[in-house]
Amino acid sequence: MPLPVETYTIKDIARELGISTSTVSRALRGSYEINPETKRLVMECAERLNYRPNPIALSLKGSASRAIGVILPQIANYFFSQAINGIEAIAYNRGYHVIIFQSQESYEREVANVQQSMSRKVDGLLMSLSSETSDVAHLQEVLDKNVPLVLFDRVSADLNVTKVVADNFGGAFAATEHLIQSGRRRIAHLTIQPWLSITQERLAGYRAALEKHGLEFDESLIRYGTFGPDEVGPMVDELMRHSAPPDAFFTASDRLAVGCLQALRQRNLHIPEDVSLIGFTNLNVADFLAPPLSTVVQPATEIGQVAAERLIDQIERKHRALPIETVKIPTELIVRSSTMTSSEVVKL
Amino acid sequence: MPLPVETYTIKDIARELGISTSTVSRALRGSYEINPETKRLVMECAERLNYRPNPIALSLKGSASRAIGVILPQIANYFFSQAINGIEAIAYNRGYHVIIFQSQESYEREVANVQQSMSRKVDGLLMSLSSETSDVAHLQEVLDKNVPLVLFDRVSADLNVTKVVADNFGGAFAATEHLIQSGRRRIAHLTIQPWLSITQERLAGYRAALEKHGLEFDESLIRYGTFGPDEVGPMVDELMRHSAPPDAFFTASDRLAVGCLQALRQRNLHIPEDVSLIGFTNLNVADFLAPPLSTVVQPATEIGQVAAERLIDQIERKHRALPIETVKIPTELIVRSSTMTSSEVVKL
DNA sequence: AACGTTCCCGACATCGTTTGCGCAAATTAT
DNA sequence: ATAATTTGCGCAAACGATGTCGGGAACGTT
Repeated sequence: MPLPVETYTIKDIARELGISTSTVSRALRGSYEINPETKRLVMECAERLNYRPNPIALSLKGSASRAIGVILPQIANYFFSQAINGIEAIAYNRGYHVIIFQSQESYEREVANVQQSMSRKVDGLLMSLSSETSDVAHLQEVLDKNVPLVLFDRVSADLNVTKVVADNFGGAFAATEHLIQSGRRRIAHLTIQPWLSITQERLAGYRAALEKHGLEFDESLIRYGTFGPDEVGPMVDELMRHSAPPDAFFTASDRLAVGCLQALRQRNLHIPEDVSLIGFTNLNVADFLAPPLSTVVQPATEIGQVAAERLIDQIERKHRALPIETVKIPTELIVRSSTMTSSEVVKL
Repeated sequence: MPLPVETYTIKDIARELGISTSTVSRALRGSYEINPETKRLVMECAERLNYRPNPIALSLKGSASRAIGVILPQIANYFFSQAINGIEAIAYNRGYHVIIFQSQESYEREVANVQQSMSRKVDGLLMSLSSETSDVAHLQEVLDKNVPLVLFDRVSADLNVTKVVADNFGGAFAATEHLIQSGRRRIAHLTIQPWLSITQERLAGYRAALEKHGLEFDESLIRYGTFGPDEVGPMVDELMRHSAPPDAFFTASDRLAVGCLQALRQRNLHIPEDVSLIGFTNLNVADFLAPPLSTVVQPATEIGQVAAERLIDQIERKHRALPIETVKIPTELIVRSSTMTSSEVVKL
């Protein structure tokens, strides 16, 4: 069954049948004011010609494109690629196409992506902010155009929209408390840009756990940054030169967890004998690392699914405004060898 | 600097300046038949209104969209996400937007993605075939429409287009030879769908290495499939029950490598004492696994870059046909602990 | 003074589709 | 039988931009 090469338009059908394009258009969308017999003819002809409406023309007319745009920092990241899978699953089910853009953590490219998706007339936008983004005027613009917008993971407090996030506070609290309960007292926290909501929430969870257990919050154990491959090592050195060096590392991302693991090993710091290590990560190989890495798992797929559901709900019920809320998805603490106590290590 | 909410059109500029839309259009594209002074006025007004041409309207007119479509099996895969980064880097440099679609290894969805990108009027298409794809009529259609197409990684022999692939034969040959030279004799090969070009090339490389070293090719050591998380274990069991069980595993993908590692550990088979393990993978954490995993690294980023370059070359020199060729990018064998010889293990 | 050029610019059609309006024929109501 | 509806369909405008014409004004040429 060879696919036809030509692309037929509504005009071709009209010419073929000797009727007007308006009639064809209406017949195709099942308008009540078209003779059933005519409808049948049109349908049959469209089928025969393998007619497909031109979405570009539809978009020009301003109607729905049944496509949603997804803009996120980077795809080469387990959290985000799993989130995309969640998004696609829902979107596909509900008859939407997904168009993915990467901001590459650049504000400039994020703005360009927003413009691009607006002008390509997506029906709604799903976004996770780049780490450079602090001004959200480009998103306010989206809202002003009445295009539904849902933020996930990296969200902004300045925007009154539906947001879907992991329970960052709870996850950070659990991780920190676990480290404390396994005997650690000087817990370093390696995290990303301080202005991001997830950073603040995780820091708050970390701090709350310290306070609950009567430990001092020491700003000098916190490090912010966009850690490239070669930046983690120097930072670890710096921390270990501290007069009271850390006995545990709590990292805020996939990349940081692996970077930290690598840096610690290169420096001959044994995990967990010398220092504990726990990450906020979605690495599916965490269990196979040496040592197996304790993690706070974010339900990436679920976050994507929920975000997509909320967005499509908004798109389809555009008239009556849906309530705006922030959905918090629970995280899960998985304890592996990288945070064992010294006594547990000895037992092995 | 708040971004303007309104989207202005060429008409708005025309009205503002009291001239016709045609003049505005021509002024904007610098036509020689427009008074420099008028041009200046138009430019200034466009700047002031932050005018952006509507790509939808441009697409309807049939002009270039400066967007390229990328269709690949799945993003949650190191190889593909790195390839995308390579593609984006080049595309961005040369002024193109990238629109990503996932086929999720489904033929049906691949066809839908192709149609979607055609009707969204991308200037060219970059593809890696889904594992279900054997019929390529939908791509022939793309070619017939004169839309430039470049295939990468998962390519089809039935299509006369530019292809960019890793040196799969060479990589598989090197991996297999390395296993043989480290004393292995019964090398199992876990690979993906047999009809894919990459599968065949890797199998051929494997086979050639066996022959070179006078080892028998044993079909019963080969396993094909789309291995889900729970399928690798049973397959390993089956192989190990063999009258002459394998002493090494050579896997053809990221997922297989990790799945195999997991299965072997669960079965208490020590690597590399009991069996060697080497993967065809792009895992950036391969070095931190237990044991560190020997791999054949495919230059994913480079493959993406080269593919994007070829595609854009084709798009921009559409008139004179560019030569069609298959570009082969070298792979690299990285030897780590998972393929050490027994004597090497003892030394530690 | 009458003609041909050149320079700028506007009217209009076009891409594929939807939609408001109107009009004729067929049907129903009076 | 005539008037009032209903039915079925076509015309034309619109979406935003481009491109083909062609026309008016200001020149220069005989």
